[in-house]
Amino acid sequence: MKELSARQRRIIGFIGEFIGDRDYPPSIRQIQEACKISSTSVVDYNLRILEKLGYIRRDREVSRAIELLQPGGRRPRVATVPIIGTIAAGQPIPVPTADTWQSLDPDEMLEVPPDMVAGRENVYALRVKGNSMIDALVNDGDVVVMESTSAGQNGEMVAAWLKREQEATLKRIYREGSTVRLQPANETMQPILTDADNVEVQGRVIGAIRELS
Amino acid sequence: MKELSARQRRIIGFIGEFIGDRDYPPSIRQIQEACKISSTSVVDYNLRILEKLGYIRRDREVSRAIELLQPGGRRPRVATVPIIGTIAAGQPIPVPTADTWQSLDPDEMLEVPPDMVAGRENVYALRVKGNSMIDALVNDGDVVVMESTSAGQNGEMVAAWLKREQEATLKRIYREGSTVRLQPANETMQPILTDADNVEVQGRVIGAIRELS
DNA sequence: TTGACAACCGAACGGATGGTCTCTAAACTA
DNA sequence: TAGTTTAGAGACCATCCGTTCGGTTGTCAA
Repeated sequence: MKELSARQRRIIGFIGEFIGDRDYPPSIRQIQEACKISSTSVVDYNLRILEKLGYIRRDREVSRAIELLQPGGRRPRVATVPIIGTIAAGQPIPVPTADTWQSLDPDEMLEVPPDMVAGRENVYALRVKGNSMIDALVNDGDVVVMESTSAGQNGEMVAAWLKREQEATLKRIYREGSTVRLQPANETMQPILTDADNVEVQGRVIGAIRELS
Repeated sequence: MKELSARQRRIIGFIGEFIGDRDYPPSIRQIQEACKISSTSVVDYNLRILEKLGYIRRDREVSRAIELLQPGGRRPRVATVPIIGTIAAGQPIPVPTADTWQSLDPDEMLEVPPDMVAGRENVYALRVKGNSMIDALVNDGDVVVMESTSAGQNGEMVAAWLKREQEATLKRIYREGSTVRLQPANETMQPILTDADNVEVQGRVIGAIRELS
């Protein structure tokens, strides 16, 4: 695949910026002016190249008919996930119900990178309280994104409830016969070994997001 | 608030459908044809009403300059930041240039929660390599979102380059006279004390995102 | 009956816009 | 060295497109 010239990168950048700003694509002459090109024919020339390379799609003879494509094919969709509660060490992990699912108070919604959600369903988020989960590399105020499941494959990061200890924790899970090994993300720290009956998997962790002021 | 006429509802529906399909707004004549209106002036007449009622926004004298507004006011905005490189312990931290800024290879773009970016400019992202930054609660494969700055207020999490040690690190920064204290996010770990000349702040960390398979 | 008004229609104006043609100049190639 | 390709410049044109203007129809109240 050929490289893009500086001018072509500039054009794509401007189109994206323009659409982001005004919600409709720029005309050829607006591109010309913004990118300091002296002629519309040069813009047309470069747009043809960009179209051939799959960066944009054009409808001929139609004004402003420039569509910005993600060469991967995917349109940048927003994935919005509800934050249905908090997760803390000594507190049961909230599981999503039809009820919590419906309450979409916009303050409690979180937009996450779309590929984090991918094709999954039943994705929700929990805000982390306290710093008891520092061995999972999440701290007070972070948000963990979860997929609802009670299974949990070996090696996956899960939210688990330890019945005897009455404690919630985020660990990688490994089933070893009748016992379960819960391995912290920070590999310098020690795993927990307990029997399978004591562990209730409440969901699979598919991501974490930290926002600093 | 007045009710919309059937024709106006039809127009709005068509505009939405058109944009969803082609990613740019229709012209007045396309609306006319699709909604079986006999004159462009009628379309203009109705668009003016829709604009006054706040359903759309138009730029005058510009073709296809129709922006569909969500009557609620909130637009589900996506904030997209470029991943311009990697950050690792023994490797200089990439700083954004006009060049890296323009190259928006979509494979290297990341969508983040919009309020993370807020009003900031010059926001970029770095992929973390290696597990040397575990004391900042970020691990191999995580992505840190940065704001370009060379200042860094007391208490802020920054990406710093230690000149003597030739080492990159993520820490909270505290200036104490002529020395600088770099405090790990994990408060159980020890801070680094060094003199101010040895520290080069490369950017402010405004967020971190972890995606697990 | 009259007037006001909203909705609509048809045509035309003029600027905006995309496409194309010709010409240059530099880089590359045989 | 001559031919080819790539990138760009400037001018021109047919069409696209938003706007405007004059006119029509239907409704409703005075």
